[in-house]
Amino acid sequence: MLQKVKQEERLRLSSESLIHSAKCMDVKCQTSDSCNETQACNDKLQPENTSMETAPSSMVLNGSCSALLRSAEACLGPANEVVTSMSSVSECTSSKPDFSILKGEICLDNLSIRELQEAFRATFGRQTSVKDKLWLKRRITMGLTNSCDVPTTSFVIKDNKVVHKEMKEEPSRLQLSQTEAGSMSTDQVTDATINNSQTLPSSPTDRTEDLQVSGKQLRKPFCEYDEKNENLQMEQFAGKRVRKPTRRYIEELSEFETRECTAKLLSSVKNSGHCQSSPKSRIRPVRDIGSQSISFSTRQDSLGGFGIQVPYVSRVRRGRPRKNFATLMKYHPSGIASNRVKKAPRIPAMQQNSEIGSRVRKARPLPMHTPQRNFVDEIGKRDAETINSDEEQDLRLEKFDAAGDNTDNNADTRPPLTGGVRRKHHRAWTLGEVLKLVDGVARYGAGRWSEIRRLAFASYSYRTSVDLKDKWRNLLRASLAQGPTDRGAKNSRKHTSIPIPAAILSRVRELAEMQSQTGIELGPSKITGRGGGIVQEKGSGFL
DNA sequence: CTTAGGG
DNA sequence: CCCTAAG
Repeated sequence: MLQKVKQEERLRLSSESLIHSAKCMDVKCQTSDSCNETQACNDKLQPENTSMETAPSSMVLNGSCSALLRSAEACLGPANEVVTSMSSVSECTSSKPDFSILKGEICLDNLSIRELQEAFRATFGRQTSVKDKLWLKRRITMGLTNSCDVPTTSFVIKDNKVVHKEMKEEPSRLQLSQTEAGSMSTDQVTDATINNSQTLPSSPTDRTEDLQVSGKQLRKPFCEYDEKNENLQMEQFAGKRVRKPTRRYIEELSEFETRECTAKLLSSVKNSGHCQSSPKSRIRPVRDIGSQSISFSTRQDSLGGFGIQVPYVSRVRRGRPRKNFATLMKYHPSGIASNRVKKAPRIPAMQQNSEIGSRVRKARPLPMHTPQRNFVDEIGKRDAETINSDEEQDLRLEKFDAAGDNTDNNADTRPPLTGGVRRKHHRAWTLGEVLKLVDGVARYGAGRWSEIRRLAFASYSYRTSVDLKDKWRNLLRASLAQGPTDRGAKNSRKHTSIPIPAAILSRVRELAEMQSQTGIELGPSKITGRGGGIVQEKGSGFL
């Protein structure tokens, strides 16, 4: 299984350029009416793309609405052959024999295994001996659509997207999506595509309707539909959480325009700053303001935009809005910044610091021509001081704790206080902390990080639950890596950090095993005595 | 806000 | 550590 996956991954990578080129052109075509850009893009891609790439180009280039629809119809036929598109486009010498099968729209359903294999080879430039029809179909589709979201049911590849067969029966919808695509910008298009292929299969009513329609009109009724449907559902529910492509991923698909945004971002940021004095923001804790105001800023940006159609998504700040926002507030004397600093006891101060750090980090790549730069520096200094005192407090605490807890070398983990390109304090985990963490996991079970944090890490104001989780993951990794064989008490690498005693690692491993194996699930409320007692497990169903 | 996971 | 989708 694993092998398979890996192989798939490799294949996917190998076809990267192909996909990319296709996508690029696809996008361009949809965004702009003029094909100049498309052509340019195409030209640019030509050198690096030789044989295989020709097909997708044709697919895209012939992407007029009607053509697509027509070819869509054609696919309904019993044809065991794939429909070759209208091929009104022959500029690209797209007559590679292998790819006749991949042109225009593709109905993999009707292909024999051999044909699928051929298609596979055409797509990935590799031979395959896989006989699994479904696998082939999905692989090819994934390759062509650059998406892992390929349903197990019937689908059709059109224009580099996965389209449900049934959907073709619904011209209105198709057209709608087409027109939308026309007016949408890159990110949105991508997004829509993804959603399309994702939400569609999971919507039962939709599918049923479609089925009815297609049942009448398709020559070959879907006898196996029920099975397929079940499979699909199985697929949906199987595994862990399913994540759709992150926003970042989507953003990265459209690297262009980022530049243009930069300047605007800065200016828009100012605007958002002015909204700060709203009563709400005063009352509410800083954290909450963030999300609101960020949407503010982006929206303002789009309203006051300079006419450059920048996709909404790509404008959204990458980081947590809160941080950015809080940081920005400081640029405005009228802001709450000063208040907050005063009021804030200790923890908030730290948060602030971290915010600074991250802000600096994020902002760095941006051109800082604006007068804001000065502010940045000032703030940087001021905060450096804050950090300093703050860290000393924590350090003391830490030492104390660690000392009481066990032998702890507790190297001064503070990085040199250089002008803060630093993000959150990087605090190396002390042995004491690790112990506490392990302990907490033993008590409350892995996964209940917030609880562990509250109860076992009460004295550490830093170390969020996420931190705990991360650390646990690392510990686990380490313990596993060190190997079940007990050797290697010293760790293999001459790490700069504290070598984690094998004892702890083995304990981690133990815990991990217990947690993953035993199905014991106790009431979430009670805390049983730890140590020799029964250890609470998290629901094993997760793993 | 919490968790889980990928980066 | 960070980031962010799912809950």
